[in-house]
Formats: sequence, C-alpha cells, structure tokens
Amino acid sequence: MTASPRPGARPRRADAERSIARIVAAARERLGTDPNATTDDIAKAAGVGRMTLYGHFRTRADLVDAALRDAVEDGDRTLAAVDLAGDAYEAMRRLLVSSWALVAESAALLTAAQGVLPAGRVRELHEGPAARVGELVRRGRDQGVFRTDMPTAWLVGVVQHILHGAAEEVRAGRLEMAPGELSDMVTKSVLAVLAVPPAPGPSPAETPPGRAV
Amino acid sequence: MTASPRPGARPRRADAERSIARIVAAARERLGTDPNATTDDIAKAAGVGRMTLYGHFRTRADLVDAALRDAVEDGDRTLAAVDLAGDAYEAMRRLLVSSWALVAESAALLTAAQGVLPAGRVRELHEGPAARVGELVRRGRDQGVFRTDMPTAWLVGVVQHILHGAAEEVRAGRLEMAPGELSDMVTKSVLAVLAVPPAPGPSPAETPPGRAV
DNA sequence: TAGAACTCGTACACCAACGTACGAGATAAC
DNA sequence: GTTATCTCGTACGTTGGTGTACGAGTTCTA
Repeated sequence: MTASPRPGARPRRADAERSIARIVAAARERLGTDPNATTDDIAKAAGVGRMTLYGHFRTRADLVDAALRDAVEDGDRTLAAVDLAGDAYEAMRRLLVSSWALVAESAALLTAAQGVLPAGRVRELHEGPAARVGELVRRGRDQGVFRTDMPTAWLVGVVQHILHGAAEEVRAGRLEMAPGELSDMVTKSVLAVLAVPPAPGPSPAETPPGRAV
Repeated sequence: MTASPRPGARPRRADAERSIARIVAAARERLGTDPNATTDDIAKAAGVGRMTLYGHFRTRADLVDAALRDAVEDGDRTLAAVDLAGDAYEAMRRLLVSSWALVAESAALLTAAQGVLPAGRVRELHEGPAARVGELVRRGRDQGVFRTDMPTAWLVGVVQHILHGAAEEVRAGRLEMAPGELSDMVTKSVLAVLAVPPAPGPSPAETPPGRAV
C-alpha cells in the first residue's frame, strides 16, 4: 500500500521515484530466485540503504506486494499484446508461450507472496491474467475445441498448476532441458488437458479433427 | 534421523515408543493443515510436553522429516494395494483415486517439508510413489495408450503438480466441490495429459480407440 | 539558494520460534 | 523393588530477521 501512484498526495521527488523503481526491480529479481531473500539482500541488490527501503515500504509484506503487483502488471501488459483472435486452440498456444516465460521468471516470487501476503491477496492480484485465460477457455468451448465437462475455473487452475509446477522444478535445478523444449512440454501438456477428449465408447468415427500437438 | 527403528541401539521403552507414535501422528495432522505449526502446537496436539518431543527429535527438521517419511510410507503401503495389472489406462485411474486421497490429506505437510528439509530430501522420500507412477506410465506407453512424445519424468512431474495444486486449492478454501467430484476432475485432467493425443494432420481415421474419460 | 525531501549509516529494541539446562517425579523393565 | 528410562515444567540462552530512532549529509525543486 506504500509506494506507487497515490491519489491526492503531493508528487514524489524524482530521486525517490527512481529509488522506488530500483527497489521494486531488485525485489522482483531477488525474490524471483530466492523466496527468502531478506530486506537487506534486496536493498543491497538495489544499491540502496536498507533505511531508504523502509522509507518507502513500511513492511516486508508491503514490498512483496509491490513486487508481485509490478510483475503481474508487467506481465499483463505483455499478454495483452498476444493475438487471441481466431482459432482458440492456436491462440491458447500463443498465450501459453508468453505466459510460460513470465511465470518461469517469477517462480519464487509467487512462493514468497503466498507466505507473506494475507490469503486471497495473491489470488486477487492474479485476477487479470486468470481472467484472460478464462475468457479464452470459454471461447474455445464455444468453438467446440475445448472440453466442456469440467468447470472453467478448474481448467484455469490446472493450467496454473502446470505452469507454476514446472517453474518450480526449473528453479530447483531438477529438470534439465533446453528452454525451448520446456516451453514446448508445458504447451503440449496444457493443451492436452483443455482439448476435447476423443469420443468415448464404440463410435470411433466422429473424433474431433486432429490437432498438431 | 532420530526416532524410528535404529539398528544396533538398545530398544526403547514402551511408553517412549508410544509417545513417538503420538508425536508423529500429531505432526502429520497439524502440519497437514498448517505448514507453520510450531513444535509447541504439535506437542500440545500430541498431548505431550514440548520437552518430551525434543527428547525424541533433536530439531524441528528431524520431526518434519519423520512426519513426511511416515506419511509417505503409509501412503506407499496403500498404493501397493492398488491393482495395477491389466489395462494401464484403467490402472492409472485407480492409482489416481487412491493417490488423490493421500495427497489431499498431507497437502501442507509437503509445503512445510520443502521449507525445512535440505533440497533433494523431499524428492528422495517421494521416490517410492514416483517410481510407482513412472512404472505405470512406462507400461502404458508400451501398451500404446499413453503418449510417448514427452519424457516419462516430465509426465510424472505433471501428474504431481496437478495433484498437489488441487490439494493446495482445497486447503486454501477456494474451490468448493464435493470430494467425489474433485477426485473425478483430478483423474480426468491427469489422464488427458497422459493419453495419446488424437492423430495430427489430415488422416482422421486412425485415432486410438475412444476412451471413457 | 533556501528549504523541503530524500538518503543512509549505526545502533538498538523486539519478537517468535528454536533449542538447552536442570531436576523432580512417574513408569516401565528385569 | 530397584534401576534405568522416560516425562515434562519452568526458565533461560540463541538466533535471525523485522522494524524504529536519531541525525548528519545530499540532492531535488522552485
């Protein structure tokens, strides 16, 4: 709740604005690697005294919140640039590639946030991206390319779990793979969950048109 | 490393054995809900003095390790009872239903362990169940019912992420659903990832025999 | 160039949870 | 029934990170 455009307050001085930006950036960078990075670590990484940090963020939670908010907004902007028109299946593929890069980058930050922020806050901040995915899923269902036998909310959840799970593994150093390959696995796996399943039972004919997966 | 059958040490007195059992049970119960439960919480829940607890577990990490070990062994025993013969697809369905119950029960315990235990230890303890899943996946591939275009290790990972992700959501209170329904979603989602994808391209004929998903 | 805003070091109070020390009393083992 | 083991309360030392206090110096802003 500290820092960032506060309505009705006198504008911050330019150097303060600069400090804040550096701190938030450092927080994203450090917390994106080690969820237990201390305020001191972050201040150092920002090239700023710890006291300066506390001048702008009353508590560690405040800082984490700001970092996450920044990361999400940033990501949301990137995702907004993804072309979601046309075939929902292909659109989802594009969206996933972009999302993966973002998620992988902030893997640990999310963990840190979950530990420090009040329950629900993390969710609240993710509403934007989640809505984006949800919307696309819904469109895919209308187009008949995504399955309709599970709630949209559940599907969106699964997408997130695969994304974050993979990101965690990468961070932990298990899972050695070329970045491109990883992005591919994630995409394939998620699309497999979303796609309409092959028709059940004895009628093998009316399967949905094959997809390059 | 404390507690639990130590080779070559004089046997523990019966009451000590009993205390240990109660402590481990309490640890599983409490840590299964709140990953930040303190040693004091756990001792109280076990109906035992904190000092007694420290008499058997030198450190908190020791305790968490014991709790997780116990949970995994316990689960492994349950899973060993699942019939994995015959069609791998159906076998996996059975395995998932059992696994889900276990994972859901110890959701937070895993989180606690990740925070306290040395990196890799959690993985090590999960080797048993993971191997079980991996083995079945491999068999499914041989049978031609599971996809072969992604490494087994990756697939196993995805299964875990969906399982644990869903468990976390339940614990956090989001995701209101009947338990049975949940188990169903998990199963469907996982199987969707594992199943051979519909044939790509123009040849819509040779799709694998439809599956009731 | 005056003054407000900002930086930042040192030093410290604080807090929660961990883990230890001591020792009297209960209880199992033989 | 004797002895080693175990229980468990109180009290204390430790640690590591958070947040505050003070105050001198620096840099914007106007």
